Amino acid sequence: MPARSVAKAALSSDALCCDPLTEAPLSPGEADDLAQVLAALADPVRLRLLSIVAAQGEACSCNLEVPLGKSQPTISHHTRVLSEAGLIVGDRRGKWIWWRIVPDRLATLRRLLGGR
Amino acid sequence: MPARSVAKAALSSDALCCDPLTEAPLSPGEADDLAQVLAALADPVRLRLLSIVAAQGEACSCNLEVPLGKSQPTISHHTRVLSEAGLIVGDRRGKWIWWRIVPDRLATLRRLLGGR
DNA sequence: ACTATAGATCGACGTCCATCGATCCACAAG
DNA sequence: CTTGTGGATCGATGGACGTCGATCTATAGT
Repeated sequence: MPARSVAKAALSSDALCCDPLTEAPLSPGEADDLAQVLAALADPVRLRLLSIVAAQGEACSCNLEVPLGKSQPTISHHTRVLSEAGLIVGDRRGKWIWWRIVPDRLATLRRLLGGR
Repeated sequence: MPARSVAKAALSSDALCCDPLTEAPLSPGEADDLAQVLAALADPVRLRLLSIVAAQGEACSCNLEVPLGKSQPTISHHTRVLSEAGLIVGDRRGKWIWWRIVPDRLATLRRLLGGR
């Protein structure tokens, strides 16, 4: 089985390339892009989802309902938001979709938050 | 003039002390605290406000209305959200309030976003 | 083909939030 | 004390979002 990816990219791939926000004023467009990714992170359920996936390296949607205490449509909604923000990617293997985090995305975020 | 601070702390001062979300699953409480700070950042106007303050080192509320294109009550609302999240602090000097960023807060945020 | 299960989509509901006009409070200069 | 200005608060409004039941699609096994 070829393990097809189900990742979706809603944000233009070349977004989030600007300087850290502590370096120079953000343009409205840059601020919109960054706010969209931060909004994907700014939810307790999605943060816990992300931390579970990261801690396990990989997690299946069906294994997230119980620890997060949310219904299946809600889990599907949150994985969708996170994947559209580029923070996680999913591989369908058989009936299951296995999610893992995108380290580069978090690194980009950390850079934009002003380090260095 | 003694330059009194107008900073407000809405989040308990010892919050955001947990491990990076890539290290271990977040507890619901930790996720709530982190989500609150991220929500403060997840707005285009507040991101631009923050970047302007950071770029200038210090900025007065009255100098933010024009570049941000928002009304005075809206600017006041956004500075309130950011200061309650601990991301900026304000000093009242005379009639004006001068805002500056809190580098430690951004550093904490970067740490929680998984980097080392 | 039939059945069972994982996940996505739809529709609705309730809540939260960004925004702004109007108003009130704080401070400083006459 | 009065006036003018910077900022905070209030109330209303419109839109965005989290949540879930119901339903639809996709895949696997029999």
